[in-house]
Amino acid sequence: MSEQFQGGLRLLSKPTKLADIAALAGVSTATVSRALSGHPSVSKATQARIQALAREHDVRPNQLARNLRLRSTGAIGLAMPLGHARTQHLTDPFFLSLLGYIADLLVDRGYDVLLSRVLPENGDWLDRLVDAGRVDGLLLVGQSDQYETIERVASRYGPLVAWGVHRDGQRHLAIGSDNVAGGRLAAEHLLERGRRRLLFVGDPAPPEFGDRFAGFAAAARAAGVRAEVLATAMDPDRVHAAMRTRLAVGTLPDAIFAASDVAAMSVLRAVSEAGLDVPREVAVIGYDDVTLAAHTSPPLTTIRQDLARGAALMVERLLARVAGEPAEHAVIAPELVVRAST
Amino acid sequence: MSEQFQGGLRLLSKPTKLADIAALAGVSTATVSRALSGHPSVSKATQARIQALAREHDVRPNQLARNLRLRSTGAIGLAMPLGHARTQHLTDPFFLSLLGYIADLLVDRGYDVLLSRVLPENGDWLDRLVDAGRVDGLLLVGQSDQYETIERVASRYGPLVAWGVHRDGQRHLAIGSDNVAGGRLAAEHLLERGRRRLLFVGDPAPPEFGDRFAGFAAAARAAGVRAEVLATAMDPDRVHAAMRTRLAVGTLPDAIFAASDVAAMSVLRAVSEAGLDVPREVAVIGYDDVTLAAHTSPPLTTIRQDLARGAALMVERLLARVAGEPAEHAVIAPELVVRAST
DNA sequence: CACGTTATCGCAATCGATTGCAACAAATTT
DNA sequence: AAATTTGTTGCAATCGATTGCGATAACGTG
Repeated sequence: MSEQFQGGLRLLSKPTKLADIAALAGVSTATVSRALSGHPSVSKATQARIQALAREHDVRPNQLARNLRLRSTGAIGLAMPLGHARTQHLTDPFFLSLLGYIADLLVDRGYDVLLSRVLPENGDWLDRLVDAGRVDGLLLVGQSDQYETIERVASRYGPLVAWGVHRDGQRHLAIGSDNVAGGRLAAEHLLERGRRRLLFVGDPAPPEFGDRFAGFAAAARAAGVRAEVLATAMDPDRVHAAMRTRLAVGTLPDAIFAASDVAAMSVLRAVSEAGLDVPREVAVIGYDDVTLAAHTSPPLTTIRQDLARGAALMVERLLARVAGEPAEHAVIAPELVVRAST
Repeated sequence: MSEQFQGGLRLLSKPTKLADIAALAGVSTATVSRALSGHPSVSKATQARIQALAREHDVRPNQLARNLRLRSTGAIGLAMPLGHARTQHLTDPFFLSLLGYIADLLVDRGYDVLLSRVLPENGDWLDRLVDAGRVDGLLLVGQSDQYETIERVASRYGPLVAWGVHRDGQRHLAIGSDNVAGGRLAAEHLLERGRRRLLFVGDPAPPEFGDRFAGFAAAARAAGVRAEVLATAMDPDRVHAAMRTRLAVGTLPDAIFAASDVAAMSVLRAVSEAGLDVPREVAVIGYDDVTLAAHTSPPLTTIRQDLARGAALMVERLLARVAGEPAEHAVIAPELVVRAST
């Protein structure tokens, strides 16, 4: 480490810490610290000398010690509760993109990002994350089925922001899109195209998807048509299987609203395997507007959630909370993106 | 924080650290530390009492202080150098899946994951990551165009593992798949299907893609046919545009090998837009076998890279290096997955 | 020449947890 | 009853960087 020759300057091993540089330069650790941070009270000459030494030996202040002293970690936790998808890995491009945007923004602002993919096995997971003291704040990418846990922890821990829905009386700060409005957009677009036999495909249990269906069904009802629902788990294989079964029996829908773009891809496949033409015989619309949506065949009409904006809002409000300022929830408006599948 | 009433036990504010619990329990901090870690030298009675107190007040040892004292961080850095894709966000499902697998494995082993998406603006980025002392080891998801930098840093820093190619004489430890073999598999499969007008689509500059094309071309040559190359940047729009242009002129290929599955999706779209049937008129094969590959229409034949295994190898070898043990590079064999697009 | 300024720099406390060693009490042995 | 062992606990140093305050030297001024 940094044992040095009895009073001499010859280090027995590589210098790694500020004290080593201090010994080399013949000054105190305090001076080295100040020199590296550009403190004005250390002379230009020593400042340059010390910085050169530090650079030469690849010595940088240890962040752990620094953060301990400064009582701040410089890191934000980014967690992804996977409650209703225990067996599934994080593969949904929507969440991954959101995660990427968030990571970008945080890094830009000088924060480190501590990633924890969480399988909530007991109600303890969030407390552990919060109390470990490794992060200045916590971002939750999705609420999953952990609404209660999040509510409980949020009541005692401020710097916590989740992506997801906001209900009346909710204590935790959530940023999300208006899924009811999104579902309505989808229905209105299909109705405008003259479609009348509407089918919703997806899992209506999670609140986001439930809202999408609610908006969809409400708009349909307003137009005097009924929206059928094909309930299925959201992983591609299950969606595909459910869709194939559905297409084999009963009257064919002439428009399908998939709860997510990934689900829509499975729908597209099942539909084309059934020999049906998209969009002539069946229109398909997705949700999210992930990057790949523009590159399916045919390109997918979808309801866009502005992830860049969502991520920016999450980061902005979280950092406000970290700084002790108040911050409220926000809703971003969904937007219809028309492509060739409708 | 933890100021307490002059000699009394009434805390003025919430207890947050072990010393606070110590004051509450009327013991020393040392005893609290030992009690929480289940050290045998503290009596069962006090141990239970202290644990109850800590649980009741949501107090857990501060990880920063703990790690500083223990000279280990309990965290692994996970960085994604984006050299030849400066403007692009991390959206490639291949890298994201790899990232997900790695994060899972590390969390399972009790490590935290410190995520840094890096835009290498100067040769300094990797040194900073290494010398900040926040992580016990570093995982690089992709080498991008930073081969030289990685080589340099690896020569002085052991616990560093990258996903990517291994060249003779390479100093840094890399795990990757045999891209030459993968390219060969693709060509052989297409030739077996009777295809003769082979086209490679993608950017042959990055070493992985270059190898894929090399294997592809070699196998074609061995069969007496020539493999054409359509060089293009890898983002979906550029691939789509390049493909559309290519299909408009010259002789049509009867088989297309895309450098990645994501690129293959754009190829599929361009081909179907040109009114060509897949696979009757044009066969399409991708590379990676990302989750979505099974759900394109038609489902994509592809060369599978076993990411779960790749991630496991990366983590295993990194942790060996962290523990000071030697570890060598590894190559995983690609595998042909036949679906409906060929 | 005495005294006040100013520019540099070091001392030592601090952040919070861990742990070797010593201190002490209780229990056991002689 | 004295000596020894066993079982618990506290003291204090340590990890490495930061920073308020005081010390020192160099400088200028009357």
